[in-house]
Amino acid sequence: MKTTPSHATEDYLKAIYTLSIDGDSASTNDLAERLNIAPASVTGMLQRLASASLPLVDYRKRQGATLTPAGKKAALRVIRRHRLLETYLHEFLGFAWDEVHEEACRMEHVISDAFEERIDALLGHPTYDPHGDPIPDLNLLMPQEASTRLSALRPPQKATIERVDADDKELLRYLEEKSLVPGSKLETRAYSPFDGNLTFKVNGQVMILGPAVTRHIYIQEN
Amino acid sequence: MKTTPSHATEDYLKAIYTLSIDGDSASTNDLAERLNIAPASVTGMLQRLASASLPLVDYRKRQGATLTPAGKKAALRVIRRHRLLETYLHEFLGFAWDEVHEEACRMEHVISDAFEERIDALLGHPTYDPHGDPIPDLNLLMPQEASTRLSALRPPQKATIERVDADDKELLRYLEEKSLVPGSKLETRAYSPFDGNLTFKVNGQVMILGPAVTRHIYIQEN
DNA sequence: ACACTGATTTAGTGTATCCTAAATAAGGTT
DNA sequence: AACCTTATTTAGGATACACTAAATCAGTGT
Ligand SMILES: [Mn+2]
Ligand SMILES: [Mn+2]
Ligand SMILES: [Mn+2]
Ligand SMILES: [Mn+2]
Repeated sequence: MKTTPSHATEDYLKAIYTLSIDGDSASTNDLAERLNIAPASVTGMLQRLASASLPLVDYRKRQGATLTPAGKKAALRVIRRHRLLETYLHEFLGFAWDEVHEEACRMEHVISDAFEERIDALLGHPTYDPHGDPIPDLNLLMPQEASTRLSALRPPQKATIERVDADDKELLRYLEEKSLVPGSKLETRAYSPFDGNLTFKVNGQVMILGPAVTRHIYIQEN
Repeated sequence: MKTTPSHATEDYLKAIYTLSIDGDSASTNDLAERLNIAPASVTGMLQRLASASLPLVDYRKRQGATLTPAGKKAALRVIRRHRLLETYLHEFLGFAWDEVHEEACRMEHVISDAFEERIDALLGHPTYDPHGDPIPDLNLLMPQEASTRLSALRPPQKATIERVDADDKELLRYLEEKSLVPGSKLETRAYSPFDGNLTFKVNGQVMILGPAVTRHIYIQEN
């Protein structure tokens, strides 16, 4: 009886997953914004998803949505495909790291298990995508995500960039140009209060950046 | 205002293209069978396609459908993507030639121009897909297709296999195992009337095969 | 208790595709 | 000319998603 979730459903699942990762449920409005869909439409979709024979979503009126175990599994499957695809597009097809998301977001709904396995093998079973987001393994076990933002770092702490969380392509290109990519090591030099500007050295370069930028960079202290 | 054709539309266009390649129009029933959709649904879809603001399909009641110039262009774009994908899946991802069709038929609707260009370049701008079907070039110019069937060959003619036309995966595997693939050279030895069995040598092997098989193999005499 | 605000849901629609059952048209047959 | 048979269209529905406008709810401050 198990029908494959539709493209739309899979995108909802991914969104609910990331928005409810902190424990509480994903709100209608947040989902609407994330998915670029009117809030009213989201309500309708959540109701439909929650009342399916084998519900993927747990929805309580005005409380938002969370994933059922089956929904979480389905979400992780899509996220795995998405991140593997991003990595593949980047490593094997020469897509820039600001270009991979859209392509992956379309392809993730149509590739077969065989395709997924092939690129996974070709890539050597990667653990992170180009943005540093962890890739769930075959058993859908999701590695821990870095959760400390560069904006929270204070001199004289040192850290390694683990992941970058940005949809904005301009921002992604900007960060890449400044070597603010996963793996780069940095040393903080100064912090200015009120504007939150952080002075730090990366790759031999010293730069001063505000929280509008540093907020999107997640690091591992070292 | 040009909206991208939907997945369904693209599949209709492909089907109409191949069914009307001989000059006359694609009938409702043939389309229904090809697309695995009820005839009544096909009628509805054709009516919709034909009455769009910029119609891709020319439809006359009870006469079947043909493509408008815009429709033909759109069809060729999809066919190009399909065949490039098949070739890519086969050459770079190790898919067998009986596995590539389904995957390509899903992916063809979602890949970007950039993706198409990348795999085209990586493959060295191939002219034929794994089944020997010609790949339209960037200007959507479709090379001539081989149109003589092996079943029409008579001893002592010699020929080279150009393309194989089969949906059946079993048949495809069978043909591959017998080296009946594009590029193979063969020499006819005998023909038996009534059952149409053809005796010929391929790859050092002599075999006798009936028209149920040889009908699907297209050759170039030499 | 009561009004204000922002979040969310309801109501009412629209589009794209598909389906089944019931006409109907076209062509050849008797 | 009336009759089959087969191809095709019409009628009537269903499902999945999305939208706008109009409620309604919840939390806050008064
Ligand atoms: Mn997606
Ligand atoms: Mn990513
Ligand atoms: Mn297709
Ligand atoms: Mn092919």
